[in-house]
Amino acid sequence: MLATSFTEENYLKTIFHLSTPQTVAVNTNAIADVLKTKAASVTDMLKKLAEKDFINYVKYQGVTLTPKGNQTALNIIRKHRLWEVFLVDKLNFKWDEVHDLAEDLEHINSTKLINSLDEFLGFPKFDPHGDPIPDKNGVLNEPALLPVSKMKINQTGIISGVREHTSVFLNYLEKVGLVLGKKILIKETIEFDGSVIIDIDGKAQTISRDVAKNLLTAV
Amino acid sequence: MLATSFTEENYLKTIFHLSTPQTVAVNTNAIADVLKTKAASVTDMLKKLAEKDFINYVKYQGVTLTPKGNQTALNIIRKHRLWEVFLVDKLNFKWDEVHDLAEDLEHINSTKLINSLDEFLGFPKFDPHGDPIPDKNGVLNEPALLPVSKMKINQTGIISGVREHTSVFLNYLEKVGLVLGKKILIKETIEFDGSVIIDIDGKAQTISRDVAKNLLTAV
DNA sequence: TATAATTTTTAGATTAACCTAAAAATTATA
DNA sequence: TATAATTTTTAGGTTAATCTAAAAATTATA
Ligand SMILES: [Mn+2]
Ligand SMILES: [Mn+2]
Ligand SMILES: [Mn+2]
Ligand SMILES: [Mn+2]
Repeated sequence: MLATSFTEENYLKTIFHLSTPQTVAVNTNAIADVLKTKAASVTDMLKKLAEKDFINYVKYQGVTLTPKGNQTALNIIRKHRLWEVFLVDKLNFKWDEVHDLAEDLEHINSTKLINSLDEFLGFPKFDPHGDPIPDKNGVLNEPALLPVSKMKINQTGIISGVREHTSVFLNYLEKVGLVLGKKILIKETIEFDGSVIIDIDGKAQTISRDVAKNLLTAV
Repeated sequence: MLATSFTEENYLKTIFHLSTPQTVAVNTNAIADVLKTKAASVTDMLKKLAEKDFINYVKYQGVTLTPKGNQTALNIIRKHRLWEVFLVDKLNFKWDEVHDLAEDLEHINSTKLINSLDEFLGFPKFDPHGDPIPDKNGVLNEPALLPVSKMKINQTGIISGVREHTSVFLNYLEKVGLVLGKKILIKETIEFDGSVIIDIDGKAQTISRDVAKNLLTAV
């Protein structure tokens, strides 16, 4: 009952990530998309997870996590993010190289290991992508960040997170100097294509709507 | 073809550990014993591993590793031992607490990760139990160690390894001060039960035949 | 609001890794 | 060296996680 397989853990994490305060319930197809599996397979797993009291599942109505499911998901996310910090801070990985490895490492189950790692890393509050790290009690402080696409002309902000973790996106950000902690100023937004001209390190830089939507700032 | 499952890796590692220079071939039952599975299951897997060219398998005659199987096993062992060093040196685990966790961590597959970890740890040559760590090319230097049970009266030696990795054994060794690096002298061997009286830190200590057989020294 | 489109579930298979029981081969022993 | 004991393999099933195709339910639209 308490044991969760690698696969079950990935489902719970995915349901967590697809749940937002606005979301009523997470859809079967959305889960299938993320996990690159088929809707029929998802339905099978949802029945199993509901049986084990990890999710609330009503046929055709989507799912929500139970408190137990939520805690389990938070624990996996804690492990994922702490391993990412380890890889970047201690093993000198780049921020675009750690996600896939953390997808595997997050399934290593040892409370002692993860709490020791947390201490070894100095109890970091954020991972290399600016995502907050749940503490050992599963408490997560999600800072209120604003996508660049929602910022106003002349508003300044500190780059503090990303919504995309792909290597190709993170590499691009690094190339144009849009790294965590950098201060930016909104100069102009182009209505035609949603691109944004920002001021970074005193010089103008145009970013596409796609980039602006996936780049988060603390304002 | 190149992908090896968690299970296949455990079989290859087990076959490696059961192979000694003297061994002609490893038996089905021996593998089943170590992996706590049934002989029929082992036979199934042996066919699969032979098909993938990891082992030489002749029905009823046991198995040997092919060069490819040997390299794969050495790589898993390299990972296992490096993770053990990490846990002890960096996360302050005791030497009796690391084996089971390393059994999981050894299946994380990333050459970059393991080589970075190796460097981070200062390219250790031995794990916390005195076992040698294969280098990145799979080269393993097995030092010639002597079990205490084979030492002669008045012979001295440095505790350098163990043949048993169970927590209960390692804890006992620690309790009586038989830790890696310690110098011992053989005072007397008791023919009746094979126990051995040794000199350690200037005082006499009796150890059983079982302990003497599982404790290795460099002489 | 009836029909069409979409989403979700069910039915029925497949695969990897395991199992028990029985058959076959090997090894030990009288 | 024939028979007994042991080891190993085969035969036939199970379970978790997946799949495709078809049926059922929900949602969108005319
Ligand atoms: Mn990640
Ligand atoms: Mn991250
Ligand atoms: Mn070990
Ligand atoms: Mn070891």
